[in-house]
Amino acid sequence: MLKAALPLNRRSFTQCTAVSDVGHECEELLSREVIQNRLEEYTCSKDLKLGRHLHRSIVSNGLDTASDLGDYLIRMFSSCGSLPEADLIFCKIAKPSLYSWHSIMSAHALLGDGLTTINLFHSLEQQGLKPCKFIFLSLLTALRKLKCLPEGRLVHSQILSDGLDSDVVIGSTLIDMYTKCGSLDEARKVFDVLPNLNVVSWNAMIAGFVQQQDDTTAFEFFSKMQKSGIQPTKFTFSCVLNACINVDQGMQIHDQVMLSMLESDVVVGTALMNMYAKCGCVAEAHKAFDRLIHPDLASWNAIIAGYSQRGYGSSALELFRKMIKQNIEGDLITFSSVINACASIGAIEVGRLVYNEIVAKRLELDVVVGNSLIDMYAKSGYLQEAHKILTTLSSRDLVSWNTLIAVYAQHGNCRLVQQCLWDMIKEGTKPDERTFLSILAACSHAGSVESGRKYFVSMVEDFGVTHSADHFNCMIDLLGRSGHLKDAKLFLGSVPELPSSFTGWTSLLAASDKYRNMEVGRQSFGRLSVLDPVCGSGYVLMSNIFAGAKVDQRSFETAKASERCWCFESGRESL
DNA sequence: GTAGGGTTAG
Repeated sequence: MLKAALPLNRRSFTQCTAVSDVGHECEELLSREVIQNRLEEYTCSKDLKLGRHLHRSIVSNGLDTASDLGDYLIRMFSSCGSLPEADLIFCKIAKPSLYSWHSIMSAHALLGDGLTTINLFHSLEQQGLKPCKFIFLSLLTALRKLKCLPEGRLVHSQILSDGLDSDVVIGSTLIDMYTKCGSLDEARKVFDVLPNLNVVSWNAMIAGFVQQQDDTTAFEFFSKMQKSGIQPTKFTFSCVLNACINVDQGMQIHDQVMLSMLESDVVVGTALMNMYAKCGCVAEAHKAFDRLIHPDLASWNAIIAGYSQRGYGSSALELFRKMIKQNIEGDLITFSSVINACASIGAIEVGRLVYNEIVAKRLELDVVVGNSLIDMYAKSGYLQEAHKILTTLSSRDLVSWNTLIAVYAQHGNCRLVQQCLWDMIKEGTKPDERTFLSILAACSHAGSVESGRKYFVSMVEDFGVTHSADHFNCMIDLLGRSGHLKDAKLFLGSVPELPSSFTGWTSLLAASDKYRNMEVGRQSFGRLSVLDPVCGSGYVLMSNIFAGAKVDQRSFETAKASERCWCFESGRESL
């Protein structure tokens, strides 16, 4: 924990001070005001080199122990991203003012993990200092980062007892803290009693609803805000664009963005790209990207991901090459999308190059990039390499296991599927509906009827995973393929009437063809004809069954007509 | 004080 430094001897500098005039060739006398102005300048320009130079001069003149210059130095180092140097300054300040405490707490809340901010708050109180509004703001920022809801509530009660709760900045920060900690109800309570709402309070609330995927309420608040006479800002737009559920809604927001002249703002523009890509309008997303004057890494990542996710792997790689040509370095987010694109188009060599780049840059492989690599290797048939990635990952998750299990299932390797299932359970990862879909598919491909039945029961009883229509269809496929046609039909009877039961009846018809079972075949064909009267594959399969039974085309036509009558008569009967 | 970018099936 940081401690305030003991009082040090320091020169008085009430008037003029000899300090090297950084950025200028000669050394001259600089007033305290000029030093402060220079430090502010470097804070804004984030010029660490010039800032350090000026700091050395301040130290050599023994001025770094004064609270006022120290505050400027802390802010400068914090703005330049150097937390250790900001810490050193704070430790050297003889008598830190509340403003000094705020500066260092804020630096830790923004750059650090937030824990030091909390520790600093306790030190401040232990020294008998009364926290002001700004101290609380830094503290709330740290608690938001750490998602410490109970501590956040304690700070809220302290704010209430200090009578600071009606302050709109404190109120907005409390709303933000509560939403980020997942308590939308408490955020709403703060919002409802704030005497003066401003656009930040509304934005914090809207962002909370978007984060909780309550798009309807997010739009309701967006509308209420405008009705109350408050104009949306770039923050508002970047939030609500995330809540758009269709392109019409997205285009309406886009119109408002244009009217507000915010189309070329890098964050709003990226949110627009993301919205269009999500709605399937990749060309529009690309137009939004082209409108950005200075796209940053997040913008590049959004457009690459947009193409990659919509199945345009080649375009995604093309943009990635363009980005490299412009000397923009990718990060793990870029790499995960690029690897995903490689997997979709089978560009395994490009994927390998990207992986080598990650290793060369000594970036620690995170779970998302790891999962993309597992998927790429698995899809390209390099199962051992896929497995190796999984074992080398420092943290694996459900997606890692599901990706590998799915590919083993596709290859019908029940032994490895089962091994993975045990390993994931041993690690404490609970299998989900996708895991069991792969497991049942593996059993189906391997013809392991009894294992399939066992897993079908176990998934609900032992793991609490609910059966979906896909699981039923998988069982029907498994039973049908192995000749258990009656059991397959029983399963079909228990499938809720979902469009996907079409898949089940097709599986059963295919199984009837395989096992030359005219009776079940006719029933399946009848049911399929009700679900889709022009189903081509149904006619082909039924035709095969008749052909196998040496029934000529004429008999088939007759049978087809009789099936239709039968369907109308018994369509609602349970088969 | 508030905002944008990444991974699993068929």
